[in-house]
Amino acid sequence: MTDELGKSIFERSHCPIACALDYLGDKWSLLIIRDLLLGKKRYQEIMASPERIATNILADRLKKLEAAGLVIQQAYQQKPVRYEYILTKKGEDLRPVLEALVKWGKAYFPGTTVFKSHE
Amino acid sequence: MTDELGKSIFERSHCPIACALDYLGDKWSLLIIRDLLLGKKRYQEIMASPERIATNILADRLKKLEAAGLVIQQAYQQKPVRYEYILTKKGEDLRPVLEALVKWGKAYFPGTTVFKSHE
DNA sequence: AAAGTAACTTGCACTATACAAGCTATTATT
DNA sequence: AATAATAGCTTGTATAGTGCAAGTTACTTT
Repeated sequence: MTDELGKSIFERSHCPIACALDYLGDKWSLLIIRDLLLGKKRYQEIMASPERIATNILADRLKKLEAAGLVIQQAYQQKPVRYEYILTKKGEDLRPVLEALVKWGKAYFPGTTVFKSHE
Repeated sequence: MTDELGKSIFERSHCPIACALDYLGDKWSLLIIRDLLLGKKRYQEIMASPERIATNILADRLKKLEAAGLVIQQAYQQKPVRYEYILTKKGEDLRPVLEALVKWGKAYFPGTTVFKSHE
């Protein structure tokens, strides 16, 4: 099975977990998805999260998440053009994964709390 | 809040997802957990998985997972001493996270399948 | 005695991440 | 009119993580 560019979409194996981790297996991607699920939309809103993501990493991850079809860019103004980042259904559908992670994290890191959705 | 060595257990923030990703946010840790959940126990069994993890990475991750309290080593023979790796409850409790990831992966990478539990 | 096996470790090249600074186009302030 | 501020980046450099190959130790099997 190949994508439109002819390269296999099964980068490491035919396991759904391995394929998912090819896109999400790092310290930042799922935190960005978390922010977007919580209602954040703009670059500076994500930058303001307490984990202090470096700006080059955020720009890189947004590009990769867009290429992976989890996120789309939407201009909210021209002159100068500025973008909001919106989850696609594919991205939204990660909500149960994040919820399971939250449950586990709260059980084993007592004292942690999820931020409230901000709108 | 600090652990027994006095360093904060909240490495990046007080978010349960961020804390979880400090331990699991890479391309390999969750795949090792997957193997152990499927019933694999020994170094070579994990090495035999189709993703072809490099041996130095596997050794490193098993050490880190043990340090994080997700896995324990158990000798299954002496002379020479050989170990099996067993999930703790903390590790077992990641099952719902993996199940959610499998569901997502199967939906968006059609053609993927999870390996059967091998015992 | 030689080869094989399990569980690693070591060395080196390559890639990813972190931190700091700089850039571009525009709006707001003095 | 000049200066500062803001959003959304890019670039450069240093450190950390990953991948591949080979080597090590302590046995067991042929």
